Amino acid sequence: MLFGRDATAGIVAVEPTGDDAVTVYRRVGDRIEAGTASFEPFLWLPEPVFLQGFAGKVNYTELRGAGHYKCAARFSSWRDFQQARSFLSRADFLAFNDPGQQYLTATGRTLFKGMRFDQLHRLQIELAPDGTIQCGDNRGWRAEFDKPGKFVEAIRERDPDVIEGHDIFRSILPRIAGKHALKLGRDGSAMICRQSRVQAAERQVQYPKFEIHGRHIVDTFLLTLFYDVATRELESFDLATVLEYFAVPDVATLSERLSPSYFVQAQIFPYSYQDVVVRGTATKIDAMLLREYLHQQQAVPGLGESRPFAGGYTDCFVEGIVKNVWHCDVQSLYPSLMLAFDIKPRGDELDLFLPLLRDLRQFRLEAKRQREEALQQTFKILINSFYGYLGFSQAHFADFDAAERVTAKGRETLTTMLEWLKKRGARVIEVDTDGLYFVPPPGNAPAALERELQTALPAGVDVEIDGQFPAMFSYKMKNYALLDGAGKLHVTGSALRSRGLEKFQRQLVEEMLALALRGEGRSVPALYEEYCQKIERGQWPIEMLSKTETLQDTLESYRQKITKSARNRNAAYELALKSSRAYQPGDQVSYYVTGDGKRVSVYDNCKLVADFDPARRDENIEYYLDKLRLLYKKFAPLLASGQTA
DNA sequence: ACCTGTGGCTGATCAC
DNA sequence: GTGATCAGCCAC
Repeated sequence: MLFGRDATAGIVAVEPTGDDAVTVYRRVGDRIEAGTASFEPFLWLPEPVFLQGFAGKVNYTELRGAGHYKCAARFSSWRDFQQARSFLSRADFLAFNDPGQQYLTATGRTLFKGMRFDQLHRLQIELAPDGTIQCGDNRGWRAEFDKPGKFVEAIRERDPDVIEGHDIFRSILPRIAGKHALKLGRDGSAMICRQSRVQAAERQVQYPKFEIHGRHIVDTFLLTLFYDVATRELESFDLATVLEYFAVPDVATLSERLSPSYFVQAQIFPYSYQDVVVRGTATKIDAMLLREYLHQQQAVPGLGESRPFAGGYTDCFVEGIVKNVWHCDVQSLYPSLMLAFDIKPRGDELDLFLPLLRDLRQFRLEAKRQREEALQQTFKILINSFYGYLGFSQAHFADFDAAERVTAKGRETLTTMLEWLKKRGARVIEVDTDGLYFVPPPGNAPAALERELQTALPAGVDVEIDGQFPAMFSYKMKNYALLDGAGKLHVTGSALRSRGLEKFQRQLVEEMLALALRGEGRSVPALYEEYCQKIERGQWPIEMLSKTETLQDTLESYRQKITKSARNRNAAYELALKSSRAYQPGDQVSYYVTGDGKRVSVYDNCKLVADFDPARRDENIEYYLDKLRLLYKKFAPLLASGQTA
């Protein structure tokens, strides 16, 4: 079920051809074989009667069970399918827009079966500052072009499965293509383009989605964005910064680092490789479940009413510096609770959800044992997405009551742990969702404490004491710093290490924390003095003072909201509006504050970092000094040695 | 046409 | 000066 229901190997692309067929491209060694297969587009309906009066030919399959969509309707051409959709108009039905996804869903086929990642033919494009197109592929070929014409010829000649580049959608392809229709398709067709959007946590990025018949386009900028959701370590997403961060020489190796998990996902889900990258995990799980329900001819539930529900338990009991801190957590809390307490979606009549989750855990252990990193990582992502899926309003098997039961059990588990540790004489510092930090009671060995705490918890909910720290600075919920046994400092939380803070603030916080946790808190005032002087004397590079913000809204929507007083003015948007560049959601704006006096309104006293002139510095020294003062006032009292509030 | 969830902290702005 | 609100970022 996980990998579909058809073992056909080596499919690298599926594309609609004509009105009633698809071309299936298969890789056989170095060659590509193109075969035509007939294709019947389909959609789901509550009852066949919904299409009564529709002129085209329809084949109905009745689906078993109580689910809302009790009927699959198949059509003999894409045109009929489209007409059926117009016929149905606002009526209640469920359909995939993409013919490729329909074909993969209906046949149970997926891409790349039996292939290794290195067997994909991947070609990278970079654009030199002078506009030269630099290409290379994983077969050892390299070339440069100064015009699109020769470039197109070369791509067709090389015939790659995948075209990769950093910011290839927003930057490279628009610049190469200009107004030309580049005929890059495996069938000689032109590349097409439409506006699209991706979401990476709170960040939305608009991009022109290019599509090439028979090939996939993969953007390492987007891969980096998705990677950063978990780590949040990247300073910016431009190629130079990203290559340095991953310590790789070029886009090809960057892609080798970030792509393999998506390659595995393309073997699992009924999506093209290109789409598997940009779709969210819950959407992909939904597509997988729908595929299996169709295969077993089982009716599918409709979308339910969404509602808010309570999440994890978070608390903070101690502020300040604490010595000798242990961390204890429940491994895979939510998946464990779903399995231990049989929490599953109500509509899942085939009972796929929990057995699949159970298998995935087993598969992951096996993949780990075999050191199959991409596989292991993919299973981990999937396992962790099952809970989120329950609360996803667009999921057909969503169940908010079930999601609520999971989090309620989670809160209960953490409360049990908290009470147990307190009773045992531990001093609990902070709790967040699946784990807690505490000062152990005297004379306890971690292994023994872990074993005893385990006895207070239900079977299948496994605790682990997975960290011991000489010192911790606890600030507020989700905000703390740890000094580990090797002397390394770990800073967590937006109040302490947000990229929304100017670099001088982040750096001072980090340096103060390092001093305080290493028992050198008395040097903190001198450090502060040093920072004051550097600002007063204009000695920082402007990058230390500037702020970088990501535009979430379009400029148009920002302008409208301002007109309607629906939001406040903001420096980054004001600068973007003034600039000649066409800023889009997802773009970053770096700026610094100018003017006189500490209480200037930032949105009309700001300049782009790009417009800063080091020979005529104009940063607002009073403003930055005041920020520094407030930061010091906020943290210094909490960092005084011996402070354990 | 696109979309995994909730909880929490902070800075900037604005009304009072 | 204070509190409310919004947006942005982060933890899990």
